[in-house]
Amino acid sequence: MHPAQVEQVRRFNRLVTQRVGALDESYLRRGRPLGEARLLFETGAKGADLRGLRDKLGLDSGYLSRLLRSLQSQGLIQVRQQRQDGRRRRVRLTAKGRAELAAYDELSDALARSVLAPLGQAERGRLLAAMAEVERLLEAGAIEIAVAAPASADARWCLERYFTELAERFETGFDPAKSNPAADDDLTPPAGCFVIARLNGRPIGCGALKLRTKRIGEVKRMWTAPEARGRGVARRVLERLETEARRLGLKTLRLETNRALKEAQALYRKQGYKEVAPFNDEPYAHHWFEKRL
Amino acid sequence: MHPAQVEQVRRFNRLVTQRVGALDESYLRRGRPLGEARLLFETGAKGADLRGLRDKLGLDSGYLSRLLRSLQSQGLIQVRQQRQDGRRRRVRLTAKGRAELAAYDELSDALARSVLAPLGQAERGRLLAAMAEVERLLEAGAIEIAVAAPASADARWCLERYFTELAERFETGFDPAKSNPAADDDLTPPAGCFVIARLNGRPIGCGALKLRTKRIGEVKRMWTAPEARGRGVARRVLERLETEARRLGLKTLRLETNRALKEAQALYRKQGYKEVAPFNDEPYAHHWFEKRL
DNA sequence: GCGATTCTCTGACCAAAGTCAGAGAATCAT
DNA sequence: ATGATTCTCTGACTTTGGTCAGAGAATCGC
Repeated sequence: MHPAQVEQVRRFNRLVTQRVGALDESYLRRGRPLGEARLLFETGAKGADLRGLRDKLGLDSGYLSRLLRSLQSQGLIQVRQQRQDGRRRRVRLTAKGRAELAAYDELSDALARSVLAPLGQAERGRLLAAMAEVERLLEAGAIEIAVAAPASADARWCLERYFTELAERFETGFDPAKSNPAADDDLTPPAGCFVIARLNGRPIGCGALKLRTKRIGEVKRMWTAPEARGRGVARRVLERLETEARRLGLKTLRLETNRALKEAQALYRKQGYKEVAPFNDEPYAHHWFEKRL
Repeated sequence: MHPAQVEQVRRFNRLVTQRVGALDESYLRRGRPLGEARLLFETGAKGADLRGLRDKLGLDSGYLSRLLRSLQSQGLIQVRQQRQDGRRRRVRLTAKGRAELAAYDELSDALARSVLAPLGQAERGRLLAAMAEVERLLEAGAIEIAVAAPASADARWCLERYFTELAERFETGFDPAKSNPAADDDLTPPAGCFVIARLNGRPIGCGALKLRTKRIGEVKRMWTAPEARGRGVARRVLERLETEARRLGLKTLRLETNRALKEAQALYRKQGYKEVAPFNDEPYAHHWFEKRL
């Protein structure tokens, strides 16, 4: 990683903690200790149960208890036993509490507006676009790639969306029955494997590996959810499949793809796959690729 | 301001305080109270005097004194009287203190690298570009526009760079002596005014207003430092000049510009200036504009 | 030289944030 | 039914961060 790149990230961190963080701490508390303000905010209009609040804010139970007592004595919240489980308790905002929350919301809005205020229309658009981009790419850090059973609910969900998308994008439509099959068993160790990418626990992409011989494997079912594209999900899934392939002792990976899937082809080429002559009769394929591991 | 824009800024603030801010607070302190860590960091390899530290970190003198005592007892710093002024004191890092500072530096680097690690080359480039853009545009909030004397050091500095740039960009070069003059007196109230844009106290742009008659003014000397472009500096300078013009009772503003200055022309048009027939014989001008206030 | 000012230090406070060890009530597992 | 577990509360305690009022030394303005 280039030092100048690291320096840019550090500069960004510095600026942003100064400009955003500092304001957050001083402006956004309305004369209340930060702990209470955060608690009020996290409780929200819908209320919450204590257990959830403790986990989310990482508070000691004793500390939370005292914070709640304080907010209660200010008339902002009510704490009540839950019906189903008498040990648990729920917090709910009173009318006064909701008014207070609305005030926080308004402050937060004002803060956001103050960022946009000195800018002209064009610059605002650029700032917002850049913020969205930073957001998307920072989120990539929270993406996890994991091996999963192809019969699991998450895998099914991915495959369903994958097939739906193929049907929409292929000129000829797509019928899984006519395509070369890849049964669950073929995608389960030791015959192969299935990999899922998750963002905050929700599946956003997948990929699979199927052994053809002891030395040759096939990559299949590569898919990224449209809302998660542009974050390198597919690349990371593919890299993970290659790692698994090496672990299984494979020497060569093959894959085929449809001409409608331009991004996929670009990815394969960038990752070192070379186009080769057709090695199977997959009816939906137009391009065949191969990579020596 | 559109609610969706405000929401985007708020989402960004939330994400960034979580991902950057939280790490900053927990990772980056090496088991030391935040106050001590900040102090160590601010002291830096070169050392600093107490007065400066208090101003920069906004600390109470008693509090600072105690923090220093603590760092001193850990063997990280030395505090010594200054020669010139016996009241003042300087802090310097010991060898151990410098090692500690280097460790902080390394941590900070590691943090930055962890942001880039999950990304591929192309995405890294996009993230860094977006970060730089956010940085530039957030900085716009710190830009201040102020009226100043055209003879002041800051004004002279701007004008010098302005003339140098004109000489480079005009096909014919530029000689101030051949251009229509605007003496200091003409740009000083009540005959006109001179406006400077500053970022963190350093001049980054300027503009001037010169009265032609009681109702007609001329905008002159519009310039933005190259390193500060794309943040709406010129627009804000121009808006300020228009405000001053209205205060002086002017009804019409005029300006002329050279064909090499494309961005300037785009700005004038966007701010409501209409191209008109030449109203003077400025030898370097190709376009003449006018706006009714 | 002298009073005003500047700079740092000390001691006495304070609030916020957080930790720890029980205790009491409710629920779960068997 | 009962012992283990879960959830919350209470009281005692600590650390961090910070304020305030003075005191003492050095320097400045004249």
